[in-house]
Amino acid sequence: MTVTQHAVPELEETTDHCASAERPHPRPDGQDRYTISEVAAHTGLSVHTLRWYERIGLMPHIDRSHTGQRRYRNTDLEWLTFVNKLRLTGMAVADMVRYADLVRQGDHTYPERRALLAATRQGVLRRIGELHDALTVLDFKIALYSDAPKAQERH
Amino acid sequence: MTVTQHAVPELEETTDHCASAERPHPRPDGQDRYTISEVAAHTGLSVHTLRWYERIGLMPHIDRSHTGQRRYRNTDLEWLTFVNKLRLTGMAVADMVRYADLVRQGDHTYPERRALLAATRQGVLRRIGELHDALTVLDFKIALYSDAPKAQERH
DNA sequence: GGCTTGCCTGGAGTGCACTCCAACTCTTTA
DNA sequence: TAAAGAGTTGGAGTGCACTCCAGGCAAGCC
Repeated sequence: MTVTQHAVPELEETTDHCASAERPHPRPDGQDRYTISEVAAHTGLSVHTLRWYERIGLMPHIDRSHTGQRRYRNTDLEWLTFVNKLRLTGMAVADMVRYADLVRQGDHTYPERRALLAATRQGVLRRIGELHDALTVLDFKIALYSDAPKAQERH
Repeated sequence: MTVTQHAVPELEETTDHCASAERPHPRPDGQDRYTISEVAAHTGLSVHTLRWYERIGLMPHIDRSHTGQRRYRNTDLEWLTFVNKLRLTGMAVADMVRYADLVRQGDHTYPERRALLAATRQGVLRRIGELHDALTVLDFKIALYSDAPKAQERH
């Protein structure tokens, strides 16, 4: 449960200027120039986190508008979706940066990328095992508390 | 932490220096007076963490030797084993402290303990789902890197 | 022109879960 | 008797992954 949370997706500006940016969902290639807050709404990451990801090298180069504002593309959205999956696996951010580096370096890094993902996969399997294990204990305890509310036991 | 030691001079010295501290495994009740480093070896937690757990109220009262050193019992080992399981579920330490509190308060807290564990259980199930999800993506990517080492794709 | 909104930056701050430190006591071994 | 080794404490430090802040810029609206 330590996966962090952030804000609610809530409906932001249903009040005034309704015809404005009310679309966290992808647009077809060619019209895909999302502001940072659109991307935040779409990915569930905060704008802080998006900028931080860029700073630490977890993002490819992001286009800018003529005033210097970020304009994300569909490929950036896809990358972030994948990053989110990696995050869910519990992969350390440093490892994700390493992976992003490998992607930047080109196709000859396929084996190393594959190895990185395979190691992550192993970790996920181990974690699932641990969780199943913990689940058994939880079920046992819960049954104790449910079935014998007056029984004598310790914790 | 001003509880200090009282009573319980008992037979502690029988287990102190007889066998060198090379026994991370439980002994029968009655001879169960483990030093902190024995408990660390048994549980996989560091001695720092064991003392910290005590400070924050995650442990019941731990007996002391006549010189003020901790002497853990089998029940303490069992509790730590359970705590480790809760840790594996991803439960926050603050919640574990809350649970420990409920245990201290007595049997009338059964319903709340049960609720806490049930919520944790839900979290574990959700987490397992996420991990399975991530596994699918990982397998897809790994297959890409394995089967088509020269294929044209992005990340 | 003034106000609001959204975005920009580098750097500082936060919360969690440890992890370590200095200075001490006590016991055992050389 | 001296040194080593394991334990004690309160408090400070660490690493991670964000999260926020101050100060500023650009655009839209009344």
